[in-house]
Amino acid sequence: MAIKLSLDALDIKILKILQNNSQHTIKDIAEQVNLSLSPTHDRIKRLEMDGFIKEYVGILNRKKLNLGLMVHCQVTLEKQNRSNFSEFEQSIKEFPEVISCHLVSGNFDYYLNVISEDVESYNRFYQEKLAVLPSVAHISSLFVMDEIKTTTSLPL
Amino acid sequence: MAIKLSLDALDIKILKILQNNSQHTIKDIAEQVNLSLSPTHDRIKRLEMDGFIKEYVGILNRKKLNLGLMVHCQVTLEKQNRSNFSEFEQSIKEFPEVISCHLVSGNFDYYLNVISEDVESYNRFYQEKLAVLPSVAHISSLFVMDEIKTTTSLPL
DNA sequence: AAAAGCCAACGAATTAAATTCGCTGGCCAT
DNA sequence: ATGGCCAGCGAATTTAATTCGTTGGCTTTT
Repeated sequence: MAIKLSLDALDIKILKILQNNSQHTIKDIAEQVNLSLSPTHDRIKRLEMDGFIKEYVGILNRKKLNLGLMVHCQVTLEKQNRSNFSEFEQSIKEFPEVISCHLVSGNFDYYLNVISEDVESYNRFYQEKLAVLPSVAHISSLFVMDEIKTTTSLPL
Repeated sequence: MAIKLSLDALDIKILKILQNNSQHTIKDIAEQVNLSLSPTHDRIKRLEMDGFIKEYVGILNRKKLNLGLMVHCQVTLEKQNRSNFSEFEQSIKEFPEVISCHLVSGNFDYYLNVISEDVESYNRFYQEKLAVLPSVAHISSLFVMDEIKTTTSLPL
């Protein structure tokens, strides 16, 4: 199965379907894209193999799971040397509380999204795990008061 | 099937598995939690019905799909009245480019995550869709230079 | 322009997984 | 102690995924 360089309209349609609900049967999808089962199946497998689809996951309801607090952290590192950065990034990757971390342009270095049960639990994470990282110079925490929109669907 | 109020250790184990990879077969999961097929199946269905699992989705590779740019937007609204807020939120929900939007504490009101092909495409979104919303007073854009970590898995 | 080769789609057959259902044993409450 | 309830179980059934050999159209080559 060779890597296909460009996706056609049907591939995009399939990706749109799967990124919104990966539980559709191939039969369902086949009907929606007007193909029969086997080419639809082949296309999906190819999209997976070629890495257009990274993974399939279940999205959990954090509020029902007692994870009611989301905090944004703006982190500034000591600027002296670059090795600080990879050391920091390595630690972040290992913290399950951090669900996203981006290196950004602007007045600070990293933007994190942190999930916690409540303020105390967040404070524990902050004091014991984040603030103690050797390269961290400054952290601002912004508390999420309302989650207006959250999606994993890309604009295709 | 009645709603179960508290989850036991096996339920949590199942959720952990499914939030990382929803393509495991029930047989797989049953083995990992040391149950047979049917109670495992029942538990999964119950977790879905009770809303602990919100949905199953495919996660796409945005870079391979020519969506190489992510931007964080800090948005401040005119503070005069509250109706601005729901008007703004309604518009945001309809923009596919915005993959997340949070009302936050701090110096501004909303924090957005926006996905675009490139800087020009982002600028078009900014000029034509975001900046023109009537209630918007100020927007700062921070460009994501590196995506260190992105996960949909909650810390269970 | 004709022939050859290639690719995507197809349908039927097979394999694998999900789902259903009636049964059993342990536990809690009366 | 006993009755009822709940969770787990295994077998049977249904549904879906996967495989594979075939076909037809398109492009490339001579």
